[in-house]
Amino acid sequence: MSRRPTIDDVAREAGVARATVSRVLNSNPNTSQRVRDAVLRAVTKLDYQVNQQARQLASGATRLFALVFAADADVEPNSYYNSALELGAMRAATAHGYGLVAHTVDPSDERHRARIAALACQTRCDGIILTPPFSDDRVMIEELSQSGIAFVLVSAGPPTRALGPSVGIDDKKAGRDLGEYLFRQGHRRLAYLGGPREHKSAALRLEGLREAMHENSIPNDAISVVEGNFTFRSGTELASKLFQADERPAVLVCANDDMAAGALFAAHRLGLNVPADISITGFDDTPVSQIVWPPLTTIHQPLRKIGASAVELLVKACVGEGGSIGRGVIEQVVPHELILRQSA
Amino acid sequence: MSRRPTIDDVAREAGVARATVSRVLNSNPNTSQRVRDAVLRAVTKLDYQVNQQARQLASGATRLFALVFAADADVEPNSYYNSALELGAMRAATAHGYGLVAHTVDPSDERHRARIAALACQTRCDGIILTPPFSDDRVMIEELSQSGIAFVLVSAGPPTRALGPSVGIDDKKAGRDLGEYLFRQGHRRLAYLGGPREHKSAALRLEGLREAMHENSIPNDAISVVEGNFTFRSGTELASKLFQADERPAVLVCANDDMAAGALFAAHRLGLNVPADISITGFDDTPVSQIVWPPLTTIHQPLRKIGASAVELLVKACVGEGGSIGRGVIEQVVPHELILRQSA
DNA sequence: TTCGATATTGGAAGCGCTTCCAAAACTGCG
DNA sequence: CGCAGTTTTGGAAGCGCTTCCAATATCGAA
Repeated sequence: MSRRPTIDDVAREAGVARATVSRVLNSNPNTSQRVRDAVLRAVTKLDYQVNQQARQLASGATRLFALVFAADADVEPNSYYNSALELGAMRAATAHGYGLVAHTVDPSDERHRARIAALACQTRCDGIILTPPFSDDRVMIEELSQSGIAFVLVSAGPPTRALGPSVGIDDKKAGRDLGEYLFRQGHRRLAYLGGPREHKSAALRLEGLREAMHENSIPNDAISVVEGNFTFRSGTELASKLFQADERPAVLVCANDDMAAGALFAAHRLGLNVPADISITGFDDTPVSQIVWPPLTTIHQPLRKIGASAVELLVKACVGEGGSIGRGVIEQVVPHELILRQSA
Repeated sequence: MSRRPTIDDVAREAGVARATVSRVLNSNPNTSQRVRDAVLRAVTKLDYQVNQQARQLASGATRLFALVFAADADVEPNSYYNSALELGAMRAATAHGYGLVAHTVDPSDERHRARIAALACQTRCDGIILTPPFSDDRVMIEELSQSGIAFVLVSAGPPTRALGPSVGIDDKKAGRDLGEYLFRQGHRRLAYLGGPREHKSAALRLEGLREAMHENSIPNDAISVVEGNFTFRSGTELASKLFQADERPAVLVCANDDMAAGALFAAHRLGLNVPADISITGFDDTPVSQIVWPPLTTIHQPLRKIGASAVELLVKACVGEGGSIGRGVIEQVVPHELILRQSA
């Protein structure tokens, strides 16, 4: 219960000035090897840990990043998608000596833009990671950009990708990969259960799917498109309708695993056999895709890695603030993978 | 991009001293209504927000809580169980003006106790929320207790509940409720897929189950017990074995939903019909239980509420530090609920 | 009206750190 | 050996807040 050692204790122990200790701890190049060793020895001996609060106060930097998720009201707990992203980001942040705070914002709330802008100031973070659909909100991103705060976009569409550093898979290519596989199986009629309109990456997947159709000389009207909201529930409801329509598609391609799980549920309820009567595919390869029966054929997104990359881009942006890197538009594309399981 | 207003700006605007503004902001009783109004007006006018870093540095309190989860290596992303707990805790923390940082610690790591102890110091939080299996670790909790840091236990067993404030359901009663329902259905032979040995609450559920057996005059050996680790995978593997044993049980009671989902998966793979050939029950009522087919009969735990309560107990412990409340052993029991679905 | 007790207020000293600036210690070269 | 140029170091001023202590205002009772 004794008081924690402060920088002054270390300075005394090492026989140098407080400023010198600070320099060593912040790896300032202007320090001699001799002093560096002495300080480090003192740090070890006293088991000294810098007080982040004090450091932040003095330096003005918070060493904190905010991760912004969409949460439509509080109906759903964090989906696995968010959890995985957060986990990856959290680890990377810790590794770089940053903290990460997750915030959920309701995109249907009128003031969601103000909310996010406030994050930048109120919580005083050094950077923001924006996930869909916020990463597709051109207006908001331009505002953020103006305000000078560092940010990174996750899974953003092309329009906003041009506005700042971003990480994500090649959604169009993923859609095409999936389509090609399905058409090779001989499927011809399909339905796409997509995301809300503002969600660009889901739309890109559809574009890819269409490209694959085109390449396989499948007519444009062989696909019907429905707009979901990424929840299990919307999957169940919309799929039910599709399955009971006059002409049932051979495959239902869903824009995420949760909706695919919902569709699967609907199929079971209607007594349809998957994949004999209908094939269903998911997207993301979250644990959900292996929990359901039959397990989902899906596209793997390296979500943990995406989260980690986002943090790393942010770190780079913060460090390179004075330099030339800060403003550059880095577009990092991580690889996806088609995962074949039993549902298609 | 202009500098944020500081407490001195507010003081100047309100025509009072800095200390007075501080008092008003911290609702110190020794302030006159007149001054209070003036300060509040100035705050609104300037859109002032206290700088938490500075406040923390000056007051010594971090206004931060740590939430400790178990994560066996990094095989699994956060389960829904953790997410729900975190969400509830996060909201409550925000509401009380606290921040919440989640930490994952690997319980199989030799040094996990040291890790958690370090959290208290390094991240300088005002309190720690311990989830299973850490909330059942008597030694560690006693150490924490010694060190004087505030903590709250989530879903702890009786031995450690006596050591400090805790929140959770009545696990034994939940087990009994479940058992009574199953026996009323006429089931007689069952298996229990529990948690690792150190996980007390899973053991309590089994105790409850046994009580129900006793009350229904079912012999003690009508139940076989297997030790899982709460993952989908362990559910699949252990259930496979059970299902292929000579005498298949009529019901498989699982200590959480993920394992039940795994068991369901195993049943499907073996061509068993659920619940005709075998009934399966879960525990927790996480979204998983509705995603699988058939949806799981399970016990609902109000996880968000538990998370929120944990934070509230911690707030109380921090505030009442000087008073008499701090050291009291509060044992908060929240209600559970038997959820009937198709799997049993 | 006056005085002591009490409720408010202001002043100032830090909390533990970073960073600017100037002082000190080197360096090499004429 | 001396000097300008370059590192390396120490001193000190804050960062924005809380909180102790002393000063002032307010009040009721003598």
